[in-house]
Amino acid sequence: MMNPLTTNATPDRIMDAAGELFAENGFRQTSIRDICAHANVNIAAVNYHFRDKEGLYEAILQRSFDKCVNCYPIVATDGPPEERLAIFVRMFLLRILGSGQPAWHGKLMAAEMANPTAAFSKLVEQAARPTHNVLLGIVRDLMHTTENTYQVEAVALSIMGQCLFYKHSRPVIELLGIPIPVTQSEIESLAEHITQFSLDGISGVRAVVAHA
Amino acid sequence: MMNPLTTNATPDRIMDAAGELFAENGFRQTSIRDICAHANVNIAAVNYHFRDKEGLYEAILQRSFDKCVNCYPIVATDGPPEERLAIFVRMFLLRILGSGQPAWHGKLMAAEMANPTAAFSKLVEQAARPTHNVLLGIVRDLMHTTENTYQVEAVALSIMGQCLFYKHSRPVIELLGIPIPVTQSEIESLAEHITQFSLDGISGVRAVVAHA
Amino acid sequence: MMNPLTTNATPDRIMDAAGELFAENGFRQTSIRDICAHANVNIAAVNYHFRDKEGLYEAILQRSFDKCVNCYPIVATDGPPEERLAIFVRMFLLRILGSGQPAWHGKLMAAEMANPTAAFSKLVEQAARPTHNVLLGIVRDLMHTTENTYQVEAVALSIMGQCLFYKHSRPVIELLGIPIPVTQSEIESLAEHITQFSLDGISGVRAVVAHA
Amino acid sequence: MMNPLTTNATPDRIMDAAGELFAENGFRQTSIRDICAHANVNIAAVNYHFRDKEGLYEAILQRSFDKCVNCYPIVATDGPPEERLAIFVRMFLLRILGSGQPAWHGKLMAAEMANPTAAFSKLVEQAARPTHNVLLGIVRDLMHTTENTYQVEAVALSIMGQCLFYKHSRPVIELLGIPIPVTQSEIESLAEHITQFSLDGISGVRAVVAHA
DNA sequence: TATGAATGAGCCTTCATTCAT
DNA sequence: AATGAATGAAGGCTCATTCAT
Repeated sequence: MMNPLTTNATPDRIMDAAGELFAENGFRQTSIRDICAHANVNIAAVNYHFRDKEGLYEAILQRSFDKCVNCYPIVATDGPPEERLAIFVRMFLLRILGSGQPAWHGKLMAAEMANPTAAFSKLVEQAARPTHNVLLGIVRDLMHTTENTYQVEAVALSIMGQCLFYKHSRPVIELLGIPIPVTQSEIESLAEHITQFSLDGISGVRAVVAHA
Repeated sequence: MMNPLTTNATPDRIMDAAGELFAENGFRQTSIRDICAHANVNIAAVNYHFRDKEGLYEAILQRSFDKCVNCYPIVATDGPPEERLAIFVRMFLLRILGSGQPAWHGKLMAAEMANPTAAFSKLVEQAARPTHNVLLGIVRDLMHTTENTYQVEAVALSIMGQCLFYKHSRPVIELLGIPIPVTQSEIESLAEHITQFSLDGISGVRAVVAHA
Repeated sequence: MMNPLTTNATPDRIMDAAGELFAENGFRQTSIRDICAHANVNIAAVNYHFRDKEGLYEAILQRSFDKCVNCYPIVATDGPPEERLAIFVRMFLLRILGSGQPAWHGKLMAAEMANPTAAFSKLVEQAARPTHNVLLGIVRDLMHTTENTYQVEAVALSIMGQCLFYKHSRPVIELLGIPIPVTQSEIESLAEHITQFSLDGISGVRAVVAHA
Repeated sequence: MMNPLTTNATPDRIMDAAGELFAENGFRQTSIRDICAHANVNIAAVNYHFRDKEGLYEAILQRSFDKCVNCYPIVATDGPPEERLAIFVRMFLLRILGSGQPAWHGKLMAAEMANPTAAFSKLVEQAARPTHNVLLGIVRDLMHTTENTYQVEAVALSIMGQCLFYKHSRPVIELLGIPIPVTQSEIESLAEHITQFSLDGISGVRAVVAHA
């Protein structure tokens, strides 16, 4: 668990241990004592390096976000919107389901989405809004409009919902006996499904709009 | 001190107060003292009536589920699958977004989905699986198949994902400035969108399947 | 130390133990653990009965004051001012040096006078100001004036200073090898000295004032 | 980082900051972290330069005493005792109320007098006893005796009490709305009052003694 | 000489829970 | 059936101090 080549500085060891425990048991359930025991550091180290239990949480959240944003950038690109949607969905799924980040990241995010802390609101602005805006641009192009109409937003949420469902409701999905995609190819299969499903869904909505 | 004619019995008062507080602050964050203070009962009442803080939680979860299941029943029906899907989506959205249940139910469920307790697993079997099976049946009919293929399940999850997104990610959606449907008509508008989007999505997927 | 006839309720046992420890070691130096160990009660009892460590402190201060005020009332009386001063000094010394209250009361008050807490300010209004006003009245009569002139106030403080010195500077006085009055008769001897010294001091000041 | 020409050396900066904080918040209340932050030095500097938090406290106490003793020397002098008393009172008040030393010195001393530390006992021998002996000599001469009788000691304490009251009970005096002398002339006015009051007080006591 | 990361003891407080009434 | 005083474990946090650098 610890890379023998690099000494893994104390703050990093704390963040690694804490992230896992926070995700497993929740913020309150997890005690600083536990974290320090797992990280093999003194109990005062958290307060020294992060000032607070909450400070530690914020640091973990931020680092987690930074990693995933850097790893799977989602930016506005050129090209036909159908292709851009495919890329978007693929990147987004890799970002939230891929192995590029610790396994506990998902649970942490799901918990935050359901019950966001102050620390999270900042991250929404940093990451969620830009991502959402990129998606809105793609959907607008697909629907041949330049405005964020109710339809555009509803479609964007439909797409996001399909993706995030696997992350937020993972425990329930597993309880229902459905396997969660984890490997690169499984995730890409899912991306293809959601892309296709959504492109067709949009074509129907567009038709309705055209009628109206 | 307690008027037996007009006020709820002690256990009900406790459950009402606790449900709200659990949803607002989380299970751990909420103390028995707080609950009893809000319910205007003795501090020992929770342990007396529910054996445990956890026992109280289970009771609340169960009661909440019972209410919503009775209020918006989701059962297999006859008729063309397109129509059955429309009914399903409408009922499901009303169930999770409607005002028929305390406002805090959603947060509670979202938290449970992200991090299920033992109490929740039972409820999944009781409620989530039957609901999922009804949806699978509709999707199978829409896709002209009798088996729960990968496609069928993926489509079902795409539909569920669209619906539950509004519940699970409500705080983030609101942070993005998008209004959450709350009135009956708003919810029905959303149901129409999701139904239409999904029906068109399915038609595309079906076409692809037919090709393969 | 504990009256075997009365069971000494928990809060009283805590206050007795805490008063002693606070006076001995100071507020901060004294830990709730110590207090509870000495009082033979659970560590949570302080928070249960007094909400706070500070709440306990306030309660002790208040009770201590109440006791001494009731025991040695200082009120405006009739009679020749010389006699009234004698009574005042005697009562005041008995109040602060007498055995009517726990031995630690003095240290507590001395510490408060040098570094008053918020709780103390209230007590000053409750007890110190009335006492001071009674003394001012006596001094005014002795000096044949009806106003609180600078001289009147200076004389009043001279009298108070002589009395309180034995309380505030007790440790230093003892370090100098001078015995502190403790018995009733010792205290009354001191009261006679201070009364006589002050009456003569006043006569001189009055003479000066008359000249001016 | 540190200009050796204009700024105090590290130990001095620490003592200055610590003295103020100790007086303001008390010894325990003040943390080494706070002191070092105010003194702009490393957190380990206190332990490095003074071995201990307590070592720092002793150093501050000693330095403070040295300064005040050098500034307002109190030594046995020649001349009529009435005049010597006037000088004594004036010097003593300037010593404890004057601006020749940091404002926090008074609080520190008052706290020590109420609850002396080991460090303080030494200072009593160094400073308090000589001062007291000088005063005893003056009072003996005023009372025409060569022995430290009970009366002599009582009178000496009466004089000291009047002076120290302004220092020890300063917060209470201020709470009562009475201004504390601070300027040179205010202090000298007070000195005149105490001197006059005490001289007249002594004359009465002497008369009583002569009678007995 | 001086630093600052790291330590571990101890602080006050809150918690769910129990038990005599 | 219901109370509330009392319990003891555990919580987050701050502290003075040390030690490798």
